[in-house]
Amino acid sequence: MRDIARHAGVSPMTVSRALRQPSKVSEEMRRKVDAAVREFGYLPNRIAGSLSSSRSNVVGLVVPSIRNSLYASMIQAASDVLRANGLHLMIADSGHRLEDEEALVSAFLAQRVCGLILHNTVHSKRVRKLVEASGVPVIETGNLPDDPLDMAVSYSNFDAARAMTLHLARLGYRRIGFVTLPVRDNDRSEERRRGYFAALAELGRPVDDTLVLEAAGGFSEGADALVRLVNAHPDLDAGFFAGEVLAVGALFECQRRGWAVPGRIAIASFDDVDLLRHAVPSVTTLRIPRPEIGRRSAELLVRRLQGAPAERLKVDLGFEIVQRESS
Amino acid sequence: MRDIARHAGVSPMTVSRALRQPSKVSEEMRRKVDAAVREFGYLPNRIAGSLSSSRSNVVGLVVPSIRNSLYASMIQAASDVLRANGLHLMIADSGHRLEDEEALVSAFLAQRVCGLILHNTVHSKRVRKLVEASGVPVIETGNLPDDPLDMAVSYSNFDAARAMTLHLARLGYRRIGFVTLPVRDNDRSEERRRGYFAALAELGRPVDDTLVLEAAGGFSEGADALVRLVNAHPDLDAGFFAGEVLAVGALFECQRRGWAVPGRIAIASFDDVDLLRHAVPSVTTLRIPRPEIGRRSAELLVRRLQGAPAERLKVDLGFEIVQRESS
DNA sequence: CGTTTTTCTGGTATCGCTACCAGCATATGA
DNA sequence: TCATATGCTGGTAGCGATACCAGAAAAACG
Repeated sequence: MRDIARHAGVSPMTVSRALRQPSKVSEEMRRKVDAAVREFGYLPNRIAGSLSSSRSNVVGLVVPSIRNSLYASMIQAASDVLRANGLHLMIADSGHRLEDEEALVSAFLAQRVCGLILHNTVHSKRVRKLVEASGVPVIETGNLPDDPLDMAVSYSNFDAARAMTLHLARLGYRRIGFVTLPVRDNDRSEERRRGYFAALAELGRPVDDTLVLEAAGGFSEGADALVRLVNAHPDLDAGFFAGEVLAVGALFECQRRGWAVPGRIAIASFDDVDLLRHAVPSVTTLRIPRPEIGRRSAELLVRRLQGAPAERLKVDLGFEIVQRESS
Repeated sequence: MRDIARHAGVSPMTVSRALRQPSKVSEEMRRKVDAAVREFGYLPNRIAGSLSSSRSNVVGLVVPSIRNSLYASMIQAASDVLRANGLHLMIADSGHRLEDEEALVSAFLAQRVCGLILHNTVHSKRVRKLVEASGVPVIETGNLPDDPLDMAVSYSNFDAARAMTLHLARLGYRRIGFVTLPVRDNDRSEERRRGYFAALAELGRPVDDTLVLEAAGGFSEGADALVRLVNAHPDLDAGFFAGEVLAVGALFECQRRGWAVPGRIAIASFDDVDLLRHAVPSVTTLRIPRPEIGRRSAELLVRRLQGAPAERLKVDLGFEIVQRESS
């Protein structure tokens, strides 16, 4: 920058201003600076800028798994909004492990991110302390926490699972099995299971633990779970899966076995991915507004960075039942 | 850090050393520093550290689309390796636009990343200049460029598409259609198409442009393309799709229309995602070593950052044909 | 035992930028 | 007309760490 200033015949301060707040600088200076910048291909050092102004333009994001396409659509939307506001995204995955989340949060804070998005609402004590001490705005997402760290943008896993179960009952299904994703350290899975049970209770149906199976997320796990459920309960007429991969795995298994869907058994899923819409038969599911969650999260962060007052808030973006051929 | 030093009764320098190279500091000092650090919950400011040492621990990654799960498995693998080496990942997507890539690369360089991974091998002139001027190690991936910027880790799209086409021919298919992804500004798609044509030429078959359709990546685009190909060529007995979503979309369309796969028409795809393995019928495809690409890219970067000499290199990680039920 | 080497610690000077204040010109008001 | 406001520009002093060098203390050596 020193060089640019010398070659433009102005002071370094003027260069800095010309680049960041062109309006504060006269037309002539701006021209001279721009010319010098172009001539030397100067790239301002944002590290120095951040240090000096103690303001960074990087947002940290922790998701349970980068591989999962559900997070991808949220990440994409958040990324777009942030980029439009001159911010960048640092992404890491916790592998669903609380201790990894802790390490990542502290690394991000050491990196002096200007905001955090955590796709998780259950945190270790140290995470809560670190975040609080840092004063950095934080978004939690993926579930609606009772006691948010700062801001939360999500939908209710409980409500969604409950609504789908009631929906299946309303369609006339009498024996509905539920396949959950692993619930350890995962309040989202736990809430979904609770929602399912709550619906059964409301319907006055017996709560039968053997109607629920836990499965890791994978096509064969879904297939396997369905088969086990049907074997245990020959009268099972609907399967509700907590993840779209499980559901499609089950659907494929039905095709292999020649079980009519929904004639022999109905299938319902969580999350509205393209695959479910195009599968044969198309699959009934819950539309979770992933992109909106990403967008809204980013917007709230941006607003806060622009000086909006810090206030704890929970934004519930809801969900929608998408009734399709499979039920 | 000043505070920590005061409270530990040592100089700031000693604190810095105790944290970064504990071996260079006496047992006693280390204990005092650690105690103070824990007491105050001190997090070193990496921004300041980076500025001072002109060394950062952030790697920039540009993919065409964050949403695409293919990139996700590569990102995950890269992220794991980098994290194990104390590096972080800053991710952005170019939306397949060269001008966006340019903006991102310059933003990353301004951020003083210590390395770059670009999932793309066609760059604007300014990108080449910026990267060269910065001296930052770069990995290009997604294709094997003729003239790599620095290091390239990939497979050959040309070879892969050619091999699959030959494979289908060897299985006895006489009229093989090809559905390509958009080729504009995308050398990967272009290479795949070239590979398909090269195979046909080798087989002594007429090169018929009407056997090739371009489709945006989506289930319905795949379905639509297949139908159009079959309508134009009633004798079409195999469809080779440049993307797994296209292939599955086509497969679903066959199910809807009652076309036996592979009896009426065979289907082959690019990339070995779980979906293709579990679909009914399972889909013949090309296994591209995405995780290996991510891992290897990260390893090369790390090695370079540890002082390995800069040398241009191209690593071809190959591919594999996975023959399944659909062909 | 003196001297050289090794190990450890602390001071000082940046790293490249921005905040903040001071100064000068020009515009605005009475 | 002078006084006050306004707009631009430049100087100085950090931001919070590390690099580098210089001592002091301890260890190793002949």
